[in-house]
Amino acid sequence: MDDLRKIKIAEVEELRLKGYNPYPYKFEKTHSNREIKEKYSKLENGQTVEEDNVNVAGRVMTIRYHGKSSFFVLKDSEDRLQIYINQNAVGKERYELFKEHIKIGDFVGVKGFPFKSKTGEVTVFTKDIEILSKAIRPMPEKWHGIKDKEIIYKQRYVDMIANDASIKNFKIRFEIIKAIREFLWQKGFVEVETPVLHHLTGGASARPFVTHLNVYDINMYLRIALELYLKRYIVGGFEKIFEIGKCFRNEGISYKHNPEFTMIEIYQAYADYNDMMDLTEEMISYVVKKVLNTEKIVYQGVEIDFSRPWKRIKMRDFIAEKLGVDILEDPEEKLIQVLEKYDSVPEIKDRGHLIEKLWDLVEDEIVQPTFLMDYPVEISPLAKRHREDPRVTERFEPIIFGREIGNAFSELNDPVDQLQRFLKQQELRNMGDEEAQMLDLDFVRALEYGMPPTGGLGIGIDRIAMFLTDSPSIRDIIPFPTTKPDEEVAKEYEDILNVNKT
RNA sequence: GGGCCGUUAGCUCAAUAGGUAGAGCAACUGAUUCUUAAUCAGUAGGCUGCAGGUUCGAUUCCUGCACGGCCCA
Repeated sequence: MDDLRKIKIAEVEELRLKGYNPYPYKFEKTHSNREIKEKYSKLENGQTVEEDNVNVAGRVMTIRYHGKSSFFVLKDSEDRLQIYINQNAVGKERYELFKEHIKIGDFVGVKGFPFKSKTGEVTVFTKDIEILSKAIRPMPEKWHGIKDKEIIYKQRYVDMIANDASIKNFKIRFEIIKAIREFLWQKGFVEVETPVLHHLTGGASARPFVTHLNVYDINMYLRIALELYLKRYIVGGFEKIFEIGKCFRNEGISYKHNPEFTMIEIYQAYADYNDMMDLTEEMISYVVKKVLNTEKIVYQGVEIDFSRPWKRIKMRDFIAEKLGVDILEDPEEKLIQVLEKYDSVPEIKDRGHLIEKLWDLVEDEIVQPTFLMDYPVEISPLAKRHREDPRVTERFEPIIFGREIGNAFSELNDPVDQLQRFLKQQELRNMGDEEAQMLDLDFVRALEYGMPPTGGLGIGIDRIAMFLTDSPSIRDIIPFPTTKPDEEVAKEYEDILNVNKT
């Protein structure tokens, strides 16, 4: 155990002996820091409002001592507020308490009245002060904050204490989710829930996490997508539904990928993928405007304009334009030739995988919000065949800054075709493609009871949050990203753990 | 999985053609009743990520490992 902690723990005991509770139960907070700042912003410099009693509370961030008077700064969930305290006003006993035992990092409650300092800062004049919680760890550096990524990700609470920008990013994230809910509720969608534990995974191409259900002694998977259960709702009679929830993919971690991430999926009966394109651009531009009060953002130095309408282009046309190859008509040998030039021939060389690789070569060239339409049937096992060309499906992905932010189709509701598609996926699995989808016979059976024509849409919430916060890494907008376990923390408590053993 | 970079005080960072580690903030002791990165004087704080190697001597050079970051698959 480290010395500073020992001293602080001793101080906590000392406070108790002196009759103060270092961890009291409650404080009657009447105003947030922001409310104080807004309400009293128009005071003249030096003007006081002694008749207004305000109770504020928060964490002490800095203290500026001046002998028998001091200024300090309280941080609450919204803002920072300056507090003034002097011995004449609070009495010697309270001022001694402040000077000796209220330190940076502690939570305090202040009762007083507002005034504006000579230099023009809205400040609360302390009439009474109490400790609300003693911190026994040193706070990070007050000016530079925390820069060590390991601390930032593994001890996010420290990052949030020190770096106001992190809190701001998380607030934007949660406002995005709130705006999506608002939008969909206004449109008459019902928010539903589906299981996280699945007997089979489906709805996406990804490796799942495996877990064990003791009571049935069976392995189960954490969901990789919401899709197949949401469609069961549509079979059952729901017409407009959505779910926002965590999905889990047991794959690499990168600036774009976290093993658990947040998806929204939306299903609308009697709609097709054209309707879903309209819904997507309407919803996303609504959210961007609601959260940032503009439709144009700058992401990593590039301006992105979310205003409607978004561009709509066919995958076949786009790849033909960029690579001079027709993904539907040209023989597979020609596709391979092109891929060889870029040294990215896939292991499994069927047309679907070849096309996917070709697309990977050019996706960076789409920057502004664009719907890339009509994916080949081989790589779209849950999408309905195109009404004009059965080699492709009525599927699109919204692309922004070269990244897929979602996936949508006219949902496949022909149970016989669906079973065939699943069997194709089985073949791929047998060929070693661990990401191919599992055969979900109960889902086929559900479709056999009849699912109305349906448009479906999934969007990665994390990716949207990255754009709206200008974050280069997904870890910057996931409050507690997946990390390796923190071995250091056990070392910090080694003494105590060893003492308890003996 | 491969390549490159990093790891020094609680935090943010210095340093050395190999010669026993410094600053600011935080902490501690004083001074200071309108400051705001307050100021001034002083004190304390380090197995330089871990384990080996080379050397009279390693924080510095070499190897391996751990953790992190960036790029690639």
